[in-house]
Amino acid sequence: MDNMQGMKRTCYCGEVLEAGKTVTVGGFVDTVRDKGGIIFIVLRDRTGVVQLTFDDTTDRALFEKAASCKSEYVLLAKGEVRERESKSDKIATGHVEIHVTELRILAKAKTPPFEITPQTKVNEELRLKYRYLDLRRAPLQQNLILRHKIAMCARQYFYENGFLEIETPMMMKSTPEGARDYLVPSRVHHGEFYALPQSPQIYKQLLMVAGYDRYIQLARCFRDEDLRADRQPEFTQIDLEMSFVDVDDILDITEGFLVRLFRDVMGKELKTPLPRLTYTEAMNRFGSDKPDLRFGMEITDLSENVQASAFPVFANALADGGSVRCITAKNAAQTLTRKEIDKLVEMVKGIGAKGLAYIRWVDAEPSCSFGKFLKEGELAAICEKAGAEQGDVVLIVADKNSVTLPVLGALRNHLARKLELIPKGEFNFLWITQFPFFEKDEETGEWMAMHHPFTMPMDECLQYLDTAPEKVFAKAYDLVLNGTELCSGSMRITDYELQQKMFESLGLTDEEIQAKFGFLVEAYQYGAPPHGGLGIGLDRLTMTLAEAESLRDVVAFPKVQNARELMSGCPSPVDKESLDILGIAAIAEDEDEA
RNA sequence: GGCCUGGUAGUUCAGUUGGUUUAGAACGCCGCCCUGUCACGGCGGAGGUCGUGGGUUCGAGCCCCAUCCAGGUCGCCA
Repeated sequence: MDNMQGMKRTCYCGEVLEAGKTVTVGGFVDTVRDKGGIIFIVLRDRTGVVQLTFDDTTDRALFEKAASCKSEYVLLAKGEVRERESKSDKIATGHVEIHVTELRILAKAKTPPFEITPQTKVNEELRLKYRYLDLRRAPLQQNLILRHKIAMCARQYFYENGFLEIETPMMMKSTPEGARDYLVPSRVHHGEFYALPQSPQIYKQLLMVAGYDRYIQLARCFRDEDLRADRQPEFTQIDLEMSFVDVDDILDITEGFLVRLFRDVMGKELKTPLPRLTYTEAMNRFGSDKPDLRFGMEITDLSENVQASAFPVFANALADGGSVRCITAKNAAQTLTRKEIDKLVEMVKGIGAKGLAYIRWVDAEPSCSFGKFLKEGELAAICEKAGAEQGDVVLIVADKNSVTLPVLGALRNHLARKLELIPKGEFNFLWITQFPFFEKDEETGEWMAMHHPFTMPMDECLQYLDTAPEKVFAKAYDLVLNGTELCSGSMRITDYELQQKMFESLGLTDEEIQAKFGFLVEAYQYGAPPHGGLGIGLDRLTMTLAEAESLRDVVAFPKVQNARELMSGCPSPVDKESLDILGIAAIAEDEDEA
């Protein structure tokens, strides 16, 4: 094995573009093509690849050394950059090669468990186990580099706009509401625990009370909940909070960041102001509080058109105060066969609907799953309202609004994928505003806060706090990009008495308030400027901009569905002594179930 | 926790209603050959407790049960 003594890397592989210079590059062996009398080695680093060449003018010992190189060996190679005899237009450095005069093998490598190529079909489980090898692949490197650029752009933009970056604690008081906390035991205080932050929410509000006025942090957050493709147990937020502002100020400065981000990082112009929809409007039109606006297929309310319908499903839904709504899939009649529609029926049943009525208009006359219940002209009226023509499929859900809307929303997303309605390379942002303040727990019938309890109700809704919870909307807003919730924020309550009242209407007793938020409530009695903020999910933002399928593609060392990290295998048991120090009892072998 | 999908050489997959006792292919790997390759090419070779444990059967990669692992999704994510 060689060392680097007397040799220094002068440039990255991807930077070798100009013939005539002598350069030294370092990297991993991508491929070796040994033709017998001439050897080509493709060397890879994070910037790209370059071809090293050894031929009959090469020193014999050096030639033998090149012949001994295998995949993933780490090399340092010095030589003259030459124009190639036969060029390749597939790679950036395809017109040049390095005619090597000095070669160091800095490390040998075992044959990797999978081929390290840009496009791979290899099982993700294996790739995650050898994450450091998977991360050598260009697409992942590009994603992490993109992530870095986004983070850098965020810092620059917010610094320039007067924000201070302030770190908040990673070990904090557990407030057992909402998501489950990760708990951290304490050696000095047996039986007591810190919690890892689900977000820096409370601390950043206290920073406003403390007068720091504009705060930003790239904050790590932790939630002990089940994972999804777009959800990791630890994630990063571009977290900010501002004083002496109202909702519009926060949306404006965030839009400014996005404009800057798109210009500097994506090389695209982003038109502002971004569209804004109220929660109610978004639900009614798209069945989702995070609608994907890259395609249409909006929801139509058919309730008025089927009021006198003899179809019991419709009649019952309306009688229960629900609605009959539909989406119309244009030109989908060929794709959505009976069999395919049956699959859709199964799908919607899986998410809470009782069924799915449909109109499939293939031939001159539409055929309809509930045709026998229809009166003269009823079908035509429904089709007209739904905007359906020959070749289309209308999918109808009749139920409570809390079922029809989300089900159609899910169906809308599903169909857009299936019918390939989603254009590539488009970024459709929108704000969702005026979220309901409370939501009703279906089981208990109690009103629960939809957001954290510090969220400010809209000024004109304050009068309904005691009398009509359903009429109270919050100064809360989400930023949605291509159907992904990117960020969430709100104005905070700064008035002590109002805060007290909010806690009460959420059913918290004085003792509970004191135990959970006593320090915060007290802080607000010492004078707090109006303030609000939001947190932008850096992982999700990167994922969407990279057009990646999963957060795992934009996180260096992600966790899998059961929150395990496959490379190190954590979490892992610790020995009894470690537990004793922390005052924690070991779980008995047969107590796993408990 | 529920539901769905998957698990066969190092990797990606094929494997017929259960039926040649040597479970195939491609890529990768190993050896030899090749002076312009770039998905290099040619010749040869090694490599498998078919996720694991039971069961049914004369016979199981294939059927049944359990279990583990991974993915998706619902619950959950104030």
